[in-house]
Amino acid sequence: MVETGRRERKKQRTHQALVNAAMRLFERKGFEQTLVTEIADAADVSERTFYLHFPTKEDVVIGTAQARLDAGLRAIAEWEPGQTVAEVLGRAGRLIAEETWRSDLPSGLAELRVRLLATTPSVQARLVQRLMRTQGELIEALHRAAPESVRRVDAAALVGALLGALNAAAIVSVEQGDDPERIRAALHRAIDLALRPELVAAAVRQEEPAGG
Amino acid sequence: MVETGRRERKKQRTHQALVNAAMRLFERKGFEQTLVTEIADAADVSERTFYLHFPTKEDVVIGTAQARLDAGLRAIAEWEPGQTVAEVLGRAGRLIAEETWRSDLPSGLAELRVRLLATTPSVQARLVQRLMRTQGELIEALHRAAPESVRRVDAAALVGALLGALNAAAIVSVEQGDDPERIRAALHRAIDLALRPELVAAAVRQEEPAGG
DNA sequence: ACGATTGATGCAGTGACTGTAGTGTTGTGG
DNA sequence: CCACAACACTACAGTCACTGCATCAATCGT
Repeated sequence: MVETGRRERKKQRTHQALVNAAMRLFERKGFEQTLVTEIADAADVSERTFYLHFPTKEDVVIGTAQARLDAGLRAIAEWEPGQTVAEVLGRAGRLIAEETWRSDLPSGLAELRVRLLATTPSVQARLVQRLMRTQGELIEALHRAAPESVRRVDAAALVGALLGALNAAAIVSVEQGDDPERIRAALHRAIDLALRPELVAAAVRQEEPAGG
Repeated sequence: MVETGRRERKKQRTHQALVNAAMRLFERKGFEQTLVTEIADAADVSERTFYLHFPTKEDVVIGTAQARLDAGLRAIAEWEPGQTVAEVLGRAGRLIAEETWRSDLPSGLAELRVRLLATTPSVQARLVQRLMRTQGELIEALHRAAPESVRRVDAAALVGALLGALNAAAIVSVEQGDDPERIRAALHRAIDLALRPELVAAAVRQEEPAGG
């Protein structure tokens, strides 16, 4: 798994050069205004080479976000007897949130990356497109873990709710300009609300108009 | 709003011709294999005219799906004092589900349309991209209706959970080949699970291994 | 040393989508 | 009834993301 040859190192360097060049350009000119040709030029490789490293322009921004979700898969695969669905999904959600935390926020590119993710429609669309595959796997895993008590559509609703809540909360939190710690809190809060909305749902009512 | 002139009628006819031509081609050759030029040719208009009626090829499939979600907006705007968040969101969700039911399923194109929506990645991505806008509006509406008790990130988590659950359940149900009545049931079930997951979460555990 | 991989390249496409200038039909005010 | 404005539609040239293919050259296994 750890390729140590010179060939591999060169490849990694090219990859990193493309990421760096792309992000700098995205920051300076915006995502849509940046042409793939310009990214390749700035990284001093051919445009064709760009597509050896990334299937689409959007994937440069998405980066390793996909990998995080695979962590969630493992959580469900390790469902231990006696745990409720909420417990298992909660664990999966927290793994995803923490992994996002660890890999995205500390690095220098994190802020720009998250901002682009939250604000560029085509990047969002691409991320969701990839998310769909993982979501499907999560649903299957949950359903397979307890085929009799959790029907497939139920699994879909639960997993969809969890990921939908995480996604929406992350976007809103980022758009508000929250600092990393608040984003993290928002993600965990979203998990709680998605899996135990009675926390709010039962308690909160709209205030009676206070006459004025 | 009801334009009755001859000009307007011609326009509608062109629009319908494009939809019909497109759907027939999508069915015969598949979405990706169908060129916009072919759609335009089949409808006997120029390719440029196609883009006067649809911003993207994907939007032909999406059709009026967007309009349904606006019904949900109204439900939240009409939040009456004393109702819980769950009640309001539940009403919104049921409106969306019923509207989907009414506008999509009875028509002849419905089945193909839903199948394309559930199975074509680029169409999915485009739908979600549009959904994001409506989701943002729903979040704002919910937050504005009770700014003190429902913070923006909470509203995001709740709305995200609801739409995520509806989306995932719809896809899985369609992929299973469910008939319309089952899809409808899946949507309502998804609403219940998204807003009151304790229905399942508290009760369902993975069965203790039955000694094998 | 030598042949097999394989990362990078050049080039010629394809296909979705846009800008622009123009044409003909339809609605409208005098 | 006749300008005149509005607008659906058209023709055409262009942009840009992305792909297929043949080729080169550096690296790797033997």
